[in-house]
Amino acid sequence: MSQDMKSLKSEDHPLLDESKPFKKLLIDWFSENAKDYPWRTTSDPYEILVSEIMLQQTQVATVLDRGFYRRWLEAFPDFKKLADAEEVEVLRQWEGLGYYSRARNLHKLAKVVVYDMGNQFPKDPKAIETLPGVGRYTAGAVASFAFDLPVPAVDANIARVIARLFNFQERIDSSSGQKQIWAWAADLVPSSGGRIWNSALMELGQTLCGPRKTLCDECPIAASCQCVDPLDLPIKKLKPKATSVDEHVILNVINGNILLQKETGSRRKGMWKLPLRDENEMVKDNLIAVHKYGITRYKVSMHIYKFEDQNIHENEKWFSLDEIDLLPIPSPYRRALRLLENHFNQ
DNA sequence: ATCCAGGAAG
DNA sequence: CTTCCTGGAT
Repeated sequence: MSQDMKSLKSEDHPLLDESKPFKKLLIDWFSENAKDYPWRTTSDPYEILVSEIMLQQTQVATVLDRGFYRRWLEAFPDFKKLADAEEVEVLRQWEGLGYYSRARNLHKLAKVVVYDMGNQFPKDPKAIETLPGVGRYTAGAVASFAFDLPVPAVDANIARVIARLFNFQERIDSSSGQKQIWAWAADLVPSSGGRIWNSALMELGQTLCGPRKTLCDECPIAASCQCVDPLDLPIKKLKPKATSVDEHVILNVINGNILLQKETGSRRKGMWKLPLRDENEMVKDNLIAVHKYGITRYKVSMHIYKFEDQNIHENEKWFSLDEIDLLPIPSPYRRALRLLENHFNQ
């Protein structure tokens, strides 16, 4: 039997043998230091699910300080209100958070819960995971936070904490690495109190056991931690370097109306942006600005040209300035529009 | 200016 | 294994 197979067995690991004092230390620390996030003071699966989807790939500060969570719950207080909302309004509420398929999937999910499940949100993590936009992590998070089930929910914080605790010297983003981390996470969850346990591990990763800063002196479970160089863990594949690309868009304003183009691809579908054009259609003298922004593995230089033309392409539409405020527009284009407002009246 | 962190789906 | 986005740290 290989070393890998052995470490998957919980009884073999010393950390798990003498797990009791270490678990209590972490839980006691958490009870003293827990932040009172709004999703921690509710057990409503809808409110918890919304927070988890928003927090996918997104910092707590963004979701809370910029009011996304509060505004969303005001606009869509429950599954039914969300299910019956217009997609354009759903995307508008999500604007600025990025990864807009999260919003479309959450919208879809609400329709499924309301109209296919009789407005009964499932409790079984496996059933939760079948919902659109919900993967293993989010399913575990909702099952443990809303229903207090003893299931693992490994987000990046918990993966980091576990990798360090067990001094895991393999990549955590390979399928075997994921398997090992999730197996340890499952071994660690106490049979009652899944909600507190997962919250505590997560909080530790957010506060004392960060990706680029560790406060091991203050860590309640430092004595049990197997890791030698915390900042070297977890090990992940390096990201490929960003490649530069140019895009050429037009500011086409006629009679105070501006032309915008709707995204039709499967991912940013439904978002509006400045119309794309071929570079060779553009006249250099009409270039009014170049904005740079990053998107996935690209560094984009957005070249904006003044371009008056009544002829429009497919999926393009004229909007008044007031209407623009109500449209879902990705952040780089929203920024560009704000900066270009003074060009609108010429 | 550049780098980095952060889940799900295709 | 790649694609989707953004804000904050460096």
